[in-house]
Amino acid sequence: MEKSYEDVWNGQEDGAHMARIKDVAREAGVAASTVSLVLNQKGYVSEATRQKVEAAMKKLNYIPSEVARNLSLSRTQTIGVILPSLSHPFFGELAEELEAALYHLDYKMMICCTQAKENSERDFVDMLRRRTMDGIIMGAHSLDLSIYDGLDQPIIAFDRIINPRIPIVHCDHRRGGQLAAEAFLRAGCGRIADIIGYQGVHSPAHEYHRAFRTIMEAYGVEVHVIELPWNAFGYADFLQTAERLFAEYPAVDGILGADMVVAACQHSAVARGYRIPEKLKLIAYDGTSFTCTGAQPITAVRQPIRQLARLAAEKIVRRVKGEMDDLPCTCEPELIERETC
Amino acid sequence: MEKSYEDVWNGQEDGAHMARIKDVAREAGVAASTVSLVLNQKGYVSEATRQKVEAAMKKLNYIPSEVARNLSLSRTQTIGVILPSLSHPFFGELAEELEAALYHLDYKMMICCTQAKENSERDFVDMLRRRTMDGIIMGAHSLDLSIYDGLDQPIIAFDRIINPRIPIVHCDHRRGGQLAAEAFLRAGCGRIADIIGYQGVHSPAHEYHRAFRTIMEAYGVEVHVIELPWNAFGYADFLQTAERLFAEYPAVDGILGADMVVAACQHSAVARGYRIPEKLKLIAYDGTSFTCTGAQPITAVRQPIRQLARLAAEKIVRRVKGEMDDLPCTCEPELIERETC
DNA sequence: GTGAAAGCGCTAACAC
DNA sequence: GTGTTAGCGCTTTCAC
Repeated sequence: MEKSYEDVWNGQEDGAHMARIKDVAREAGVAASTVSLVLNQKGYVSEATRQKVEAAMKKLNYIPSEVARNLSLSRTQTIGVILPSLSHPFFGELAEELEAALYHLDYKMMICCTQAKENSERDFVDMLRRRTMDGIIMGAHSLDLSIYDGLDQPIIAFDRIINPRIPIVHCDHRRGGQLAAEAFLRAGCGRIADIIGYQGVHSPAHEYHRAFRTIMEAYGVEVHVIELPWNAFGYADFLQTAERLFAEYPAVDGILGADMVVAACQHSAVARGYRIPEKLKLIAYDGTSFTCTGAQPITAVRQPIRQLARLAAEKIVRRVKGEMDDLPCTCEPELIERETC
Repeated sequence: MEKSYEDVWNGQEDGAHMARIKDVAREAGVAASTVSLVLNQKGYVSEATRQKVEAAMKKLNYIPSEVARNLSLSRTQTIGVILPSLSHPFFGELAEELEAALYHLDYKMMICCTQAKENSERDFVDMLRRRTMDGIIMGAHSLDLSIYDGLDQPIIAFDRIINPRIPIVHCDHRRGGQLAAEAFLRAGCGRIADIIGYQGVHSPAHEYHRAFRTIMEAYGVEVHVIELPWNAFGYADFLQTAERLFAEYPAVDGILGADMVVAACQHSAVARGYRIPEKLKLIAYDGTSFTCTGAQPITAVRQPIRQLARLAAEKIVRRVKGEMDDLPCTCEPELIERETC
């Protein structure tokens, strides 16, 4: 359809200005405020005028401007989401679930990926100050948290510690560490490598390693710790780490770490002739689709991404609306037994 | 920092209203329009007044409202992006690159995932009508394209045929098909399975299969075609397809298809005892990170996602600005030889 | 029930 | 150079 009959009939050519609320009002022979009422289904409007207004709206092909409405209501119905990347499966899944959750709450999602873009996070937080969005869900791995100081707008952190005023939505990582520990213990592992994220990033996620090690050490199991560099998300980085691990610690019989590192270790291990799960057990933490997609699906502690996303969305929206937020901050992880432990 | 010294000093408590442009004007003893000028670095403002204005802005902790500015300029500086999902690696990577490209063009990205959300696409396109965003990049697998009829706002399609008025950014798929064909031919394959997407979705991507088959048939190679159901993106769906493939066509010695299906075939094949690449060759089309992350990295025809994203971003922005768009519509794919062919 | 008018916070002509 | 004025397109009190 090139151009609708009505558009042409009404002179809605490309250049012609779009109908505004006052055009509709004039056409229907009423005041703009009345049109607003029927538009928003508020107040009382007689059936007769409603009909007239609706006819006028249809005739002029009227579509209200969201921007004007937002200015008037001083809000935008959009939530900003700050994540390190989208290509990483964890953040991809998370972003998808956040978008869905926000959509159902009648909010739009604006995305900012911080990785590989200098200053983008600062710019984005500035947009919050400029009231381009109503609130932020922050889940990036920033080292400089000062940009969040003195912010009055609603903000919640996803698995990150930003400052004491900002609530954190996260999975019960202590329980996650416990699940992993119990699984390795059941499997009889005695020499474990624990691959941890960069410790300069403040995240509740570090807890699962702590909980894990506490338990393992209580059972007299040796745990060798390896720290990843900051913002290492590339598979190549992980392969290097894997190589380093096997070189330093060839007697390892169990590995715990995030999905992709563990997958890289699986790859390296097979190449070096380790038999999995007979001689080497693997548990991936996070449990994104990534772990069930290879030749040998990886046993994982799964973070309940959907629930976490819903919780975060619900929480930020409540805060934006000024409603009471008595929602919990955590969700429970789950052990998914597959072929590597 | 709980609250900045200045905030407190200026009474910028939570309840206190934020400074507006006229507050700054009053404080500086000038007109609002002058403040606007220094804000936007436009026109000529004497050094003295500039200083006064800047001091006033700092003192009142003034942050301009983006919404008011947008209403005034009737634009939003945001582009909507419609994709089936974000958890799929192709779309995750694409979204990430789009966001980066738009960021550098000074635009924000609003995301809509259509999969698993009835009507969300219609709602989203409606937002374009409501001028919530300035333009759209559409890359979803919709069957009902009528919602794009009669749209006057800028829109460009990503690897999708929507209607004749909407330009399409896509990879040169014919060339992609040719690259795959040549690789299989060099490897001496004679019985190929070609796994194609659902044909009800109109996409230039179908071209690579056509080009591929044309060449293969010219060389007398048998090609067995398998069609995927609509919106099959889950790995489980792909595993089923793989099983079906080997059951129906056990003599296969080469498989072509999108990344995840081919990965699923790899998995199935290994389980069934096919030796790759000796007895069975695999080529994945798309070449996302997914293909280089398993135990045996998959040879792939890679779509240049970053370039495609930059092109799409640049194109939509030019259209939004009313600039001439003489940019090309296509990018070249590349064969990445790895371990499966 | 409906309309007039003020306001949301900024930009842009056009005077001076 | 700077101020005045009139929008941008909607919502919302408050009379009538």
